[in-house]
Amino acid sequence: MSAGRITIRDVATAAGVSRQTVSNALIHPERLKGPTLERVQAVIQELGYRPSSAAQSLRSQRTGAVGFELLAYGESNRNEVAYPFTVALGEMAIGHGCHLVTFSSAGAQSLTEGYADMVRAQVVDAFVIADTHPGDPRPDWLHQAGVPYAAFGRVWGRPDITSWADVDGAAGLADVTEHLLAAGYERIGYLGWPRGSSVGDDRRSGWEHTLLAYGRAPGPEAACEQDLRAATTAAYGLLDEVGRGGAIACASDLLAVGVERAARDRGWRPGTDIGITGVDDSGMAGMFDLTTLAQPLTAIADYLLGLVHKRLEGGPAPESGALFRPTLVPRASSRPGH
Amino acid sequence: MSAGRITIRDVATAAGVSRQTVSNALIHPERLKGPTLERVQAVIQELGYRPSSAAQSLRSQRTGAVGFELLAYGESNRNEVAYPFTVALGEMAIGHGCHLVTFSSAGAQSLTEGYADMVRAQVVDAFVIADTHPGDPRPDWLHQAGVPYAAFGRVWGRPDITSWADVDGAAGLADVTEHLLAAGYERIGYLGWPRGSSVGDDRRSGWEHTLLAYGRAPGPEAACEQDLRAATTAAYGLLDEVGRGGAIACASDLLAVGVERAARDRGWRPGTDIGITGVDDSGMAGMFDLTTLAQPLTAIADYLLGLVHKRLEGGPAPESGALFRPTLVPRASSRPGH
DNA sequence: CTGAAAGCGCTTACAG
DNA sequence: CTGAAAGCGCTTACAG
Repeated sequence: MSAGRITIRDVATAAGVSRQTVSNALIHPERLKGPTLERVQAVIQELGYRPSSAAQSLRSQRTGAVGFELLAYGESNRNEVAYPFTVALGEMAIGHGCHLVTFSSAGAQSLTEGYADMVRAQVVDAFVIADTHPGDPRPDWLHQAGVPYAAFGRVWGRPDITSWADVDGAAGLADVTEHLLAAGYERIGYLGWPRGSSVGDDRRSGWEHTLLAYGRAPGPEAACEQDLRAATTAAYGLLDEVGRGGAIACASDLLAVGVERAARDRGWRPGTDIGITGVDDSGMAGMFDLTTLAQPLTAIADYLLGLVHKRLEGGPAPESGALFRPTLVPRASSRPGH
Repeated sequence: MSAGRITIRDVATAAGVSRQTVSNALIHPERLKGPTLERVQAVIQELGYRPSSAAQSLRSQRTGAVGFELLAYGESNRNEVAYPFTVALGEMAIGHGCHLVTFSSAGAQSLTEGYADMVRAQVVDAFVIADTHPGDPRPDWLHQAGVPYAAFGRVWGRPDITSWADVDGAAGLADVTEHLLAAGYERIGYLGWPRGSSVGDDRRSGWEHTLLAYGRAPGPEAACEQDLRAATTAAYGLLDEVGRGGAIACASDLLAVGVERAARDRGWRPGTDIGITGVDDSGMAGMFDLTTLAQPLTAIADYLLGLVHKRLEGGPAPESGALFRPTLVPRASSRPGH
């Protein structure tokens, strides 16, 4: 516990071997004979030795760190996914033997300046980026700079770039729709965003196709912005159309809260009189007891970190991007007769 | 842009000086004569040179990195503050010339294992910790291990430890109460948490003392858990007591949403018929157009980073912990006749 | 399977 | 005010 760092030299002396044998025990254990390995490992354990990451980085020209830009959102529903994803990245990093260096580009001249800085100062080997969007300059920049990276979110407009993972919104909404069908709700409507948003269109298609697959005409639907007032207003009309005993699948938890409000206003109880579902498993969904779809953030973080790790080892890019199915979180708002 | 890292050697050659002169230009610019300094700086700029942080760390035995543990919350209202705080830390880190290494202790044997690991591997010089609570083992451990740190949140039960910053909840609620008074609401009630939580008691005192200071008897109050249903139920009674034209200051945004619901249920319009305020400026407050108190996260992050930096330089501990006043964010829910 | 050499890119003393 | 030396703690070749 007292200071005076323990170095590889101390371990070597204590174990009666040379320094590189200790190094080998750590990095290439297969190069040592069983007994030697065990002895060295025992000493490492006993002394609580941990190689200095600075020395390792300098020598190996690898930092073992992955950079992740923290985006400053105005929209809070983003925070609700951003934080858990950051935590997931931190949790998975341990298993991949790397550290997470988070940074902000606020105040930077360009959107990629922060990235360039970390690369030049060699503080990270690679990046995970989130919230890719059409026109995002980061994938191109990283690609050209030859810096390994993986993205949470499709890399728009670049079908040649496959190092990404995303949530399968269509599959998620298919699960939601089947769940609502199985629960016995009659008409199943949809409240989404205006057409043209890829994420929104993707989610909506899951609802539509499932209904079609079950021989139902896709019920009533409405679209509004991601705003509580707008959602509440839109919900009034939809509620009339689906009627009591029906359900409304929403593109987001916020929209679902709007539907819940509108239902309450007319005295309909969520679950009992009207089924309501959201997407994201944000805090609001829990507070309002709303059925929702949880994003598989841990699996995605793990996959992404595995991807950059492979690229670092010189492995090939994956054949295609990866889609992860969200998990249905059933709550009272989709429980009939609750 | 092409590879082949630029080292201090390249800069030295190009500038016609020795390597340590380049180093001095970066670290001790006052040691160089004006013209030499300018020439070296010009070359650094031109070549885009950035010292390798690995080499710097190894030599100086300083990583220039600050560790920050990402706590995995179940409670989502925590996420809403945790993420912006993490972002604030990232933003402020630039100005302090350090990097933020975020990590998770999930799956660790003990609550301090993650910290011990990062210290032994020398990946960080210091830590910022958040969410300190009575019985928290981290301050003690860090203290004993001699690792500099600063806490967001008081260090409970250790008046001798002063490296912390916290939000001044009492001052915040005093501002809220004055705001409500100035807006002309008659009776000003309070919806808080059961007594005994230091944060809750602190906030409540701001409301009580302000009312007293204005010669008003502290109005009706109620307490409930941090739960929407409980808040809504508690709000019904409070609403009766304060009456139309009154206001209810709440200990959190969630409780405020409960009040808003209860008010809506009886047809009272927030702002017009009843004043409502929350605390935290979470996403919900924005969605429900609720007046709230924004935490001064950027100022706190900056202060905390400054603190660890000073400790690293061997400076003294501050005289006492620092309290930061939150900022009132006025919205429709406290605007009479809105 | 194990060990002596060289060096990653800096900075911290110390001479000049 | 500037420069030649030494070394931070490792790992990567390469001998033995």
